[in-house]
Amino acid sequence: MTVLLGGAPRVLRFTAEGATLAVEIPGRTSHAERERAESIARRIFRLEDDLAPFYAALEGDADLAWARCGAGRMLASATVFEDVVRTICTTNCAWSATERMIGALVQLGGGAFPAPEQLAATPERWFSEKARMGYRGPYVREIARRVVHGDLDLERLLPQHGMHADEVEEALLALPGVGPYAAAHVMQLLGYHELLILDSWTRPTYLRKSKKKQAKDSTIRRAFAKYGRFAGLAFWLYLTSHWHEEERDAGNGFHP
DNA sequence: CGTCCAGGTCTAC
DNA sequence: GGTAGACCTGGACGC
Repeated sequence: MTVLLGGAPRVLRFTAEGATLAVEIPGRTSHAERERAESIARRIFRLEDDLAPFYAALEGDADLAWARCGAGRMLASATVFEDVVRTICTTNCAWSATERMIGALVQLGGGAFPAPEQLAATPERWFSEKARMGYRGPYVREIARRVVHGDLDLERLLPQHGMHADEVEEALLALPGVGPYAAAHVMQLLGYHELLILDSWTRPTYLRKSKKKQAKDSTIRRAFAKYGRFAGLAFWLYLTSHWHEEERDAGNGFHP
């Protein structure tokens, strides 16, 4: 994948050998850039996220015991800013529109997702006319401007900074264009796994999987409350279990 | 052609 | 605190 390293788009190649993840960067790199690349890899693959307590709780779980092989490490972006903007681009539109908007953003960034500085400096016209982001454009641009201006530090929301989940949620909900769905989605990527991602895809998928005719959000939440601070992740794995069927059949999971 | 709505959010009651 | 309408866009659908 391509990310910004020292302000320039650089290709990172990831390869896994057993339990080791290697990062390859074609071309010359400085020590600082290699450090940053490792930091990005840790963030993307969410290596700091300790799922052991979650897996322990899944022992004997009829629906989710399969996930103990190492499932649930959702792929994140290089920065929280990128996760927030991408998530806003999933709201109230078809998936094809999301791909188009993010494709335009990445093109603007020269192959990498653009930094807040670049988005803040890009005229509103570009968001509406080129990226076709509609009313989302001003939201994204405003968030970028706040980051650049210094009164918004999204990277501070990473779990390593020790903020309480409630504070993180409050900070996300305060962003223009971020509501309950987007906040829950970004929090999953950050490693706060309690909130359920409830939207027009997860709701019907839950009904189909659980063979229910209907279920209010509060009912769904109650059904997953037993997973405690991992309720949201349990919900997500329940909905996506069929994505993992090949790995399960192959039985090639590992136990971290 | 018009209407609806898709991996929602905001504002105004 | 809960709900109605508006909101960009574009693909799917009915007429």
